[in-house]
Amino acid sequence: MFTLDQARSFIAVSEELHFGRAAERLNMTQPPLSRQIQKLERSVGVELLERDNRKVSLTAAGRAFLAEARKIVVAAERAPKTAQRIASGMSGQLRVGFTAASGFSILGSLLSEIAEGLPDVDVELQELVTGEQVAAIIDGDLDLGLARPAFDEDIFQSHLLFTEDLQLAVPVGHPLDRFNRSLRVADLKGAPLIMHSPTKASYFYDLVVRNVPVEHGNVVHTVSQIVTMVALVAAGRGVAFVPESARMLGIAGVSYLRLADIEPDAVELYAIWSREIRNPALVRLLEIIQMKGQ
Amino acid sequence: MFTLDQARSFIAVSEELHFGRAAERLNMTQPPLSRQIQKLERSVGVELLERDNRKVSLTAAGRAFLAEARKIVVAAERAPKTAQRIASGMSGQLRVGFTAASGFSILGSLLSEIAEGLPDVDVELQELVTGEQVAAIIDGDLDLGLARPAFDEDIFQSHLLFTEDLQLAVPVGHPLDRFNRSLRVADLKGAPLIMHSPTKASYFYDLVVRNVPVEHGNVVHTVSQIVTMVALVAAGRGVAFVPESARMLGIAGVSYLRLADIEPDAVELYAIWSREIRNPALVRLLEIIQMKGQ
DNA sequence: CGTCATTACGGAATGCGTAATGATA
DNA sequence: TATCATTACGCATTCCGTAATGACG
Repeated sequence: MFTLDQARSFIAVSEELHFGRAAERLNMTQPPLSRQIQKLERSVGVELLERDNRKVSLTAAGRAFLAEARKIVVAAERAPKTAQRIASGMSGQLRVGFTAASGFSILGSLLSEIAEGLPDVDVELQELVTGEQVAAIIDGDLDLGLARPAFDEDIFQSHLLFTEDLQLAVPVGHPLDRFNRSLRVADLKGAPLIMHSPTKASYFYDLVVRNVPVEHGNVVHTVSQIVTMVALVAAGRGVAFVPESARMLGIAGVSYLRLADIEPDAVELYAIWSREIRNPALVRLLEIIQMKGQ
Repeated sequence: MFTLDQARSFIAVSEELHFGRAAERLNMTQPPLSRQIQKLERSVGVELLERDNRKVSLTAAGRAFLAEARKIVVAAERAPKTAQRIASGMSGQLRVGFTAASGFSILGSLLSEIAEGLPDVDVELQELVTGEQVAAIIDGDLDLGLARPAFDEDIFQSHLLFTEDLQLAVPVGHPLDRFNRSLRVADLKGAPLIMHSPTKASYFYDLVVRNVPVEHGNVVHTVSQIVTMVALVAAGRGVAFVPESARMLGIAGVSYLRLADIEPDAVELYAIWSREIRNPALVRLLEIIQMKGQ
């Protein structure tokens, strides 16, 4: 098999059609160049150049080989550059997981920041619940997650991206929607409640239970997705605790009410990633949005 | 710059994810393989493999470089093969010139023979008069010509491909078309004649003059292309001497008449090519249609 | 005889294989 | 301690540059 140096030598000779000038261009003397071309021809098994002892010309096979050799050399010169770009995080791929709810709040601006700061990085998005994101990051199938706490500090690094109020979603015109004073938890007494799944949506479940004295007899549905919840509220099945950004779902017939005695900014969204960062593009992203080391 | 051997080594290690097995596959021992990978990484300027001292894995940059390396190695393996195919004449390009008239006789079957015998050879066709073909072959712009004699024997080799009668084209219903006995040259006396250009169509001009006592006073047009000639005959402008294959032009309103005292097979078409053959595909073609050495 | 490409030859560099070392579970 | 990858070292090969040769106008 021939070498890349031989290919480069052949390209030079083919372009100069003169061993002396080609050698000069390659910063070498004629004899080794001549030998390299001979070796190349021997390894290809074909005469590529016609030496007239006065002038050099390409054979038909030589012309075809020249075109191939150019492609190979160009590819060989490009390969390290793309590797460097990826190693530096300037280009590459970033696999980002997000929960359905976060898709309506922070995801858009995060993608904008990536597009602006890392224009050559491709973002692959996957909608996953927090548990799936955690598993995917551990398996190396995901670089960054937008998820709800809490996370194993030994495995993950995280950064609080966004907080928002936990509000009460009620059907428009519901008695609670017409209160003339600010609403309190106690006012919900007896209202049919659409509740979060304690297993699949444990974060919201725990959050609600911590803030509200839930009467389990009032729970009419158990749901894992915020979107489903709001749809059920719109259908008049009951009321539900959802993050304020659920407004952005744009589902009609639902009012979002603040409760005075629920701690504000109770709903947290974190960016999480593995402590063992393998993707340089992620390093760059963390630098850009200054999440590093937090 | 890295070498193709390093690229191959890297591919093997990337696929095996184990230096020992990769070395075995490459028919070498681990240490030199390890060194080659190190050199590769140094020349690329990036860590391509992550050595865990227990297992080997690819970095993001390594994955990208692997894809590039595969392309390069595949191209490097293919390049000699294509060069060999072209050198052997099995593939490549054949530039064939033909006169307008020959396009209606032998060209089709010649192209069929090329397509059958040399399926990977591309044929580039150019319609050129004999003189242009001769010049193009000398300049190296044409490999084979289908032309009229005579040719410089020092420069060209030639092979008689096809002969046909020189016939008289007359408008349908013309008095000569209604002769009840076989036509002779003398019967043309006084008929308006469409004649070949003595410069641009000297072969036909000389052929006609040699066979027919042309009365120059009867020449109503001087034309260089057979097609033009037949069109003028169809338009009733006169009669003309054309090769029999002009029938294949399919121009309506023209009869083609044999003249008893014109030598049969007077019109010759030759394949011509340079004595200095540079295109291996031409050698193959000459072998196939057994024109070589004639 | 001048121009180029090719062979001849000596020294430097590169690369392999065996052996030794290091690092990790 | 077993498993891999890496460094150490000696030997063979490769490759460059200078010098000599050859071919052709």
